[in-house]
Amino acid sequence: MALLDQEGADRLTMRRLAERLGTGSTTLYWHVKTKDDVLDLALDAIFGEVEIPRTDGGDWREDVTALIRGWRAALLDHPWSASLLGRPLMGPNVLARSEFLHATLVAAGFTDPHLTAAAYGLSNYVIGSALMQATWQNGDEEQARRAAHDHLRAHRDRYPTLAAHGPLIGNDWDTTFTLGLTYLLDGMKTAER
Amino acid sequence: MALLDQEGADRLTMRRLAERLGTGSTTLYWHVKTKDDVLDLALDAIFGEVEIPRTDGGDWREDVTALIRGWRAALLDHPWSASLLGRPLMGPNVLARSEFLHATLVAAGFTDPHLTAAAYGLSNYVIGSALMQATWQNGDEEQARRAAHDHLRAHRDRYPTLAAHGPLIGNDWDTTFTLGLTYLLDGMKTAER
DNA sequence: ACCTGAACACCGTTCAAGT
DNA sequence: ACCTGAACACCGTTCAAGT
Repeated sequence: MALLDQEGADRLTMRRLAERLGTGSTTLYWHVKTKDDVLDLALDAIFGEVEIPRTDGGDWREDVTALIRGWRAALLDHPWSASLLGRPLMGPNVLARSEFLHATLVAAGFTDPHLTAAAYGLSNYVIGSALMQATWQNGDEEQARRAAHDHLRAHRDRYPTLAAHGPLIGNDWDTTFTLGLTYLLDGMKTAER
Repeated sequence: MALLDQEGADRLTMRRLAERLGTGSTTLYWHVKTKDDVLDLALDAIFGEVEIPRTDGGDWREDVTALIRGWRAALLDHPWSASLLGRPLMGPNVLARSEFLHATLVAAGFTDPHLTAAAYGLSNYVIGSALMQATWQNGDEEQARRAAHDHLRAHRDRYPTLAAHGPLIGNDWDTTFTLGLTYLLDGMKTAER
């Protein structure tokens, strides 16, 4: 995790990881099967940082919101996670939080197909959002953002709306995320039992 | 694209690509700056397959739905795209469709911050959904899905809700996606001018 | 039970040299 | 303007051998 946080996913190498641990790279293969296993472990560790709301049997919407916000915060705290989200999330930490999400929705009266749609909708939204923000917000991408900005302005004839109201320009990621989550939850209300 | 479609992102190599084109790998660097450029070009090409709705000035919701569905279909047609979505999408095809999305929302009366939130919300949702589905649905992941299924059943004490109603089990991806999109659009109605 | 070194089969990319 | 070959600095992973 330290290596990933400091240098990003590209620079995580079995050799570099081993060096940081004071061994040879081949030693790692006694403890781990492949590099993918290392990435799966690191990714699941992120979700361990997400606090599971202590539900007082109260508002399901409040509980779900807290979980999803924590989920997002954890992903953004470790931006390298964005490039790894395209793999099955099956670690104990992910599953525990996924269980909470499903249980909360069930308790709120959701039944299939709305149960599945709500759970997936929330997960997909938070993953997509974290992916998008991590892509554009992070350090080395500062220049990419500026270049994108300039590119839109330069071709404002082709992309008038994007150049004018376009994203990336004065985007407040937090309120954008919150509003989108509100839409989703408002829309789900209809499906609530 | 042919190479990616047939063998996936992992197996796209400058050497293998060159072989397919009947040249040496180093020749490619005359036409392209880095491998990342190749991936960016391939990814943008996907979006070129998405038809931009011919808006008759009618229902914005209908137009947006058509675009997002096309977006999703294109991504799922090329599942290797899932692992590449964590990079800036700035090709002409993406931008043209993004411009349409924003313009449609503006015409519908959306203003900031709702305009940005709606556009991002829709994009993030479709990207997250395609990522999730491609992760679980695809060929070689058949066994991963079965293993995940078995794992949940085996630990049904820890994950009772997931084991019972859990995803991956009898999930109809299309209706799950459609329902989630409905929630989002319903929720956005409030923000409409 | 755990660690090591040598080795294999690859990578992306550069660069001088060719036509 | 475009292509080639040799070369550099890496990769993930295996496996016999050590302690």
